[in-house]
This record gives sequence, structure tokens and C-alpha cells, in this order.
Amino acid sequence: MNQAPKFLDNVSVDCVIFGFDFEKLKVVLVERAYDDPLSGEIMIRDYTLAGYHIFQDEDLDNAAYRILKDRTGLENIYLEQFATFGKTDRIAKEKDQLWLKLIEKGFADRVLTVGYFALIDSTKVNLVNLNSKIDWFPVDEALAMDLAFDHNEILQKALETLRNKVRFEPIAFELLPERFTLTQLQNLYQAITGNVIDKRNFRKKKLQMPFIVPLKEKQDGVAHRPARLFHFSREIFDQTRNERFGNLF
Amino acid sequence: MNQAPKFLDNVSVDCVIFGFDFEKLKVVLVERAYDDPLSGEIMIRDYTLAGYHIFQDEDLDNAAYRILKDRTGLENIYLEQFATFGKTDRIAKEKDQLWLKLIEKGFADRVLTVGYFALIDSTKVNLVNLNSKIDWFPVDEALAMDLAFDHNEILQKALETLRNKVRFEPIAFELLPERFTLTQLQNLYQAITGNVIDKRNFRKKKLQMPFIVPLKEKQDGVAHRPARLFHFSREIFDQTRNERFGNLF
DNA sequence: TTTACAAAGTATATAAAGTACACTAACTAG
DNA sequence: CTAGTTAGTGTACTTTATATACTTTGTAAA
Repeated sequence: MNQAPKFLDNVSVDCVIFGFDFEKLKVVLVERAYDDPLSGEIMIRDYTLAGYHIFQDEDLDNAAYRILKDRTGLENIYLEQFATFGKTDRIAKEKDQLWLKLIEKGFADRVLTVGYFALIDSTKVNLVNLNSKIDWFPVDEALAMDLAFDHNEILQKALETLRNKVRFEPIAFELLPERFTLTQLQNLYQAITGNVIDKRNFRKKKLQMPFIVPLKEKQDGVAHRPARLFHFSREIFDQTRNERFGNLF
Repeated sequence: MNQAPKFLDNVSVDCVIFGFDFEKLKVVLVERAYDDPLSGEIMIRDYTLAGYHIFQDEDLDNAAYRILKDRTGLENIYLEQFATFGKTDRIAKEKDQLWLKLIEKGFADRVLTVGYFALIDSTKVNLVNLNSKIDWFPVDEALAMDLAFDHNEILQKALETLRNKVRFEPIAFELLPERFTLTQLQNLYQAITGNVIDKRNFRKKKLQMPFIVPLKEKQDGVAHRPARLFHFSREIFDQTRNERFGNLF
């Protein structure tokens, strides 16, 4: 509205970047801090998702990829749009208004944001500080924090989408290194869904999925019997996919 | 950008309104027509989804509900946001540019649109002409037409979302009258998914779902043995829902 | 009132998938 | 060589999915 026409006025993108540390599901948050330059008083200190505005001549999906690359250095990452948030009061909290006044001057007061979630192998990434501190947080902790804007809601929805999708699509592998053990995979599913899974049944089922291919290598550097490594073959998955059609409510 | 600040500049909403005529899945399309006022030559004559701009002080979801009410007169309809479309060239086709120049003067040249799909009992609705003709079209025919803007893509994505969701959530009932026969339900599933379903297995399964409750009434006015009527009880569904957790890729 | 038509309604056997459950094997570290 | 830790495995049972064809019940027309 009152900005050089470099960005779209009423829309932004927020990325929920998920990772897995072999124990818990994690998410990338960016610190939002403002200290009064005179008194030094802490006025705002909290966290946001990784978001940004959209350039005029930029495809929506590309804006999300750009944010992801800027923050993680990574390209060719699993990235999926999951929802758009457009309540009129989504940036109306007091601290958010203060922030917009102090820092992000000149943007419209009505901004919808398009939410994307990314799944990354967090063993491969070094988060990039662009002026603001950035770090991994356990998703459950992040949800218990008072995040900026409506980012709690966005994170919650991203998590729900992930929980649902992981049941029907082979996307969990995006959160693991290329070579992983079945225990790691099981722990990942447990971390995402919050359910406890029976080990023998889990392994039986995975072992009969042809796209989960056993490798000759085993883990090393562990102080116990090393586990066999596996990898997920998308080629085999695509070839053998069969759309069971049981459920139909 | 160059409009009184009544609408958001860079965002709109499009509704994919699905219905079912007991044979095929249908969708509401709105005619987009422009005849040269001098020569009378037909310059544009095609169809769009039901869309509109978003008011400054209007929640995104409400914009979708408003569009739905304006076009169908109905409230309390099943409505779900499914995706946001933001390619830079999504309104760049020649006829779309012509349309924007002739009719929708003054809107930004970069507009993202948030897609919603609605499921309505089409026996209950009279579509409302607001200047433009509006009608039901079989979804397969609509997809074969050259719709305005990127509306083919939007419709396609809506259909995919519906096809997926109908397998895991009891939403198909939204497309039927309150009281329906099992054959109607089966035809609906077949229309949505494109699959043929075995009658005996289908009925066996439905009859053991406690939330599909048989009524005493039967069909009438049919020239053959009348079928028993059923209705879907959301209360029973909510009480008896059990989240099976088998699939886990 | 009989007959033809049309859709409703029904059962069983087999295969596949999900679930519950506890011990032995292999490796490392001290 | 012993203790500690995780890897790895099989069976019985239950539930769900799938394949398959004939009888019943109503209307309409002869």
C-alpha cells in the first residue's frame, strides 16, 4: 500500500521447518528481539517461524523455497503448502503491533500468510543467521511458547497436516539421513504421531515394503550391537504403489 | 494498489462448489461474457469458478462463506480451504488479460487466490444469478473446458483433495439429502472416486457403521422396489470414531 | 390379475492385514 | 570375560477386505 512495489502488500509466506534429532520432532524458530535503544530495556523477545514477504514477480512456491534456502542453505527440499491464514486479527496482538511499528514499518496492516512446511534431514544443515538468532526447538516446547503473530496456530496446523500425511504418504524419510535404521524410523513415527508402536509388528511391516531396501552396511560408532541400515527407494515406491481403496467413510 | 481500500489488492477467493445429481459429480460455474458493444462480436464467452475479492476487514474464511451465500443462498455449508494459487502467470492468458482490461479495471496485476471447496446438497439449492449466468456442470466436462485464469488447475486440485478426503472423513454425506439410500451413497462414492464398488461388500461395510442409521421410511415415487432410507449421524460418528493407525508408510 | 421390468437386498468362503506378546543375538566398553 | 545395551526375530489370533449370483419387492403395462 505504501511501499515500493517490490513486495506484495497483503500476503506473506511462513515456513514451518521440521527436523528430527533421532529423539524428538523439532522446528526452526527465529528470534524476534527489540531492546529500547535508550534504556536498553527488553521490549520484545520472542520467536517467529521463518517467514518473509513475496516479491512482485515471484511465484508463491518460489518464495517459500527462497526462504528455506536463505535459512538453511538447502535446495531440493521437501516443501508443501498446507494452509493460508487470513483472520483479520492475526497480527493484532499488542506485542505484534509494537513490533510492526518499530521494525517492519511500511507494511500493510492486513496480511494473509501462506503456510508451507518443510521436512529436512537436520544432520545436514547449518542454520543461517540473517541478523536474528535462529535455532531448532522441540515442537512440543515451541507449541507451549507464545510465538509471534498467529504462529502457534500455524505450527499446530502444520503438525496436524504432517501427522495426517505421514500415514498415507512416504514422506517421513525426508526427515532422516539417506541411510537409517529401522529403530530410527520407528522413533521418528513415534515422535510425529505421539503413539507407541510395537517393535516386532513395525519391523515386520516395514520389511515387507519393497521400497524400504536393506543395505549391506551397518551402523558404526555405537556402543552396542550395530543395526542394519536401510534406505527408501522412491523409484521402487512409484513402481509398486498400489492404491488400496478400503476406507471409504 | 489503485483502488479504494475496500478490497485486498493481491488476494482473492475462489470457491469450487460441488454437488451431486445422483449420477455425476457436478460443479458450479459462472459465465464470463463480453460482447463488443459496437460490433456485437463475442469477445469472451467462457466460465469461471465462483470467486470474489476479500474485504479489508473480513476474515478469509468469511469471504468464502460470503461468496457461497451470495451464489447459493445457503449458509452452514461444508466449506474447506484446500490450497492457494500464486503463480505469477496465473492471470496472464490473453483472454484473461483482455477481461481484466475490459471489466475488472483497477485491480492489481498480481493476485493470489485462495481456493475453497464446498459440498452442498444440490437438491436444496437454487443458484443465484448476480448479473452472470451460473449453472451446474459435470466435473469431467468442466475439466475439459478452457476455464478462466487458472481455474482448471484449481478445480483439478479441489477434486483431488475431495477424492482423498472422502476416504478418511465422513464428508460425502454433505452432498446428499439428509435421508438417502445406500445405492445413492454408493453411486456418490463411485462418482467421486471413479471406481466401481461391489454392491454387497459396500452394503455390508456401511451397515456395520453405527453412524449410518437406518430409518423406517422408504423411498417413494420410484417405479421399482423402494429402498430403505438412511441418515448420517454426526453425533454417533463423533462418539464412536476410532483412529485406526495402521497405514504408516 | 398376470406378467415383465427394475432395482433392492442378501451370505459365504478365502485371503490379507493388523495385533498381542517375550526372548535370544550381537556388539562395545570396562 | 562380564555387564550393559540395542538389534533382531515368530506365532497364534482377530479383524478386515475381496470375490462371487440369486431372490425379493415393488411398479407399470398388457
